[in-house]
Amino acid sequence: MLKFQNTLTNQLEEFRPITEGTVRLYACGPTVWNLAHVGNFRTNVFVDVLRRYLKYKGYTVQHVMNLTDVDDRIINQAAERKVSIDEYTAPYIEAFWQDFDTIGCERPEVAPRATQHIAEMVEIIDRLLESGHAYRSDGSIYYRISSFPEYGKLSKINFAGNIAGASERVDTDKYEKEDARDFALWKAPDAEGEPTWDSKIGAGRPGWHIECSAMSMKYLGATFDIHTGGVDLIFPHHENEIAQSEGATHEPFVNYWLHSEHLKIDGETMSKSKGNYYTLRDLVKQGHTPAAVRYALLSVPYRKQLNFTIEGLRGIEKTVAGLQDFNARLSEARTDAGSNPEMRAVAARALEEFESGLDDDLNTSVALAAIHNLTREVNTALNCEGLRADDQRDLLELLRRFDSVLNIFSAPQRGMLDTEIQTLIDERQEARRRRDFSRADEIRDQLLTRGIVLEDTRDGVRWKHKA
RNA sequence: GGCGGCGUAGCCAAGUGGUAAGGCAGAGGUCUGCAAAACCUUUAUUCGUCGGUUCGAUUCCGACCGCCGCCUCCA
Repeated sequence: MLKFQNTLTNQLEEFRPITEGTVRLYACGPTVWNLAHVGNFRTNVFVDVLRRYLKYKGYTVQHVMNLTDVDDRIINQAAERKVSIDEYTAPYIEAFWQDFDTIGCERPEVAPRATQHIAEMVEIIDRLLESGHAYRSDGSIYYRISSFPEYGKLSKINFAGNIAGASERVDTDKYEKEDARDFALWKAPDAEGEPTWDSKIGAGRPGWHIECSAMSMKYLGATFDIHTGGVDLIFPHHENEIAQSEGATHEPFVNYWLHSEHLKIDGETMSKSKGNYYTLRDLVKQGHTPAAVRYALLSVPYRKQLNFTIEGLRGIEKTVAGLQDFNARLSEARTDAGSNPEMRAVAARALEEFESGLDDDLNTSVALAAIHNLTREVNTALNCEGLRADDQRDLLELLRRFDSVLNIFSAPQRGMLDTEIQTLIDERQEARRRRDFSRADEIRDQLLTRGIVLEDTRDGVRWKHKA
């Protein structure tokens, strides 16, 4: 039974979708003004494991992830370079999807962009104006928080006592608002040359929060099942989404709010100024495999802070290589017909632990431990020929099922020409038959310098790239 | 000032009212022509500190120490 820790209630709740068999999922995506960093990909990998596990459980998943392409930074950068928003964001969008694929995430069913949903945003703002949840001031439109008593229910923010210590940061806004807490739904055009959209509510551009209300409800309906994002988005972004959406529809917006915790880098917050800011591309350039980065990001449950270190990543590189080797070893093993009841029990236990781990609010640590325990026991069986053909088939199928969720077993592409390697391996085997070990070692060393590691097994020689 | 999270072996870490998953690193061993891989054994009498509740706490409660985050656009 799948359970989630819901941010809204702070309770572990059994998951029940609105429509049986279908899950409607909205994920807050990136602002496309920059290369996404590993922290961003922690959230992406978390959502990927979530959507894959929902599919594993038999649900049809309708997954929407927005790309924020209206933002002060984007507008300023585009203006500075004298290009349109689309021209400015296109390379970042392209890079984002490349990275998204690289780290093994399945693309969402719909990836809407803010600039293409202005009309939907205007529609909601118009309704909020009519119902008194919004008001005009100086050509801008603001959300009237006093009109929504439930404001704060997600972030549990308490306005009564919290402004004092942060007062110097509050309300430097140049516009007139009724209340310092109110936030912009629609911003009046200010500097000349800034992009504006004409609409029935006037000329201007949308505030940040309205896009997610508009796009999520357009594709998923007024009420949908799951909304995800990083913890930093709880306030104000998601709080404001609730106010906007529920204010406009008078229906509950989201049933389950799931937020992933941030990363630490070497025990510290990641930031550009500290210089501990990695993009996925940085890490791949340094020689780390995307599978290892993915493993690192999902190795700790999503609601826990995760300390990301290069040294740790090196260790994980070996862990992942071990899993991939195991996968290869299992598929290549020669087995006799029949089955071994002990292996069946081992497989059943691994499946049980894997699922009960993930059912418990996606505890990926437990799921991984189940896989490690399985590989150890199966490796033992392979060492002493305790594995039969039926077990082999069933275990390979089990690994495929596990990997349909975690996606860490598939080995990277092999670079060097296989035939070239195979020729050298054959020559070395011939030398070994002649007991010409110096020649055999020479070939092994030669391959090693080219990054190829050999393993002599009972069934022949296996090779792989050096980790 | 308000809200929240964390502190478990050398490192990364899961977890639970009943006596500590998993990974990396280390040591010894089996196997091997030698390796590699795999496997076995070993590495926390103990879970930040001090109290309390309990037959029993790492797990619940309180205090304290240390670290981290959010409080207007940062995943």
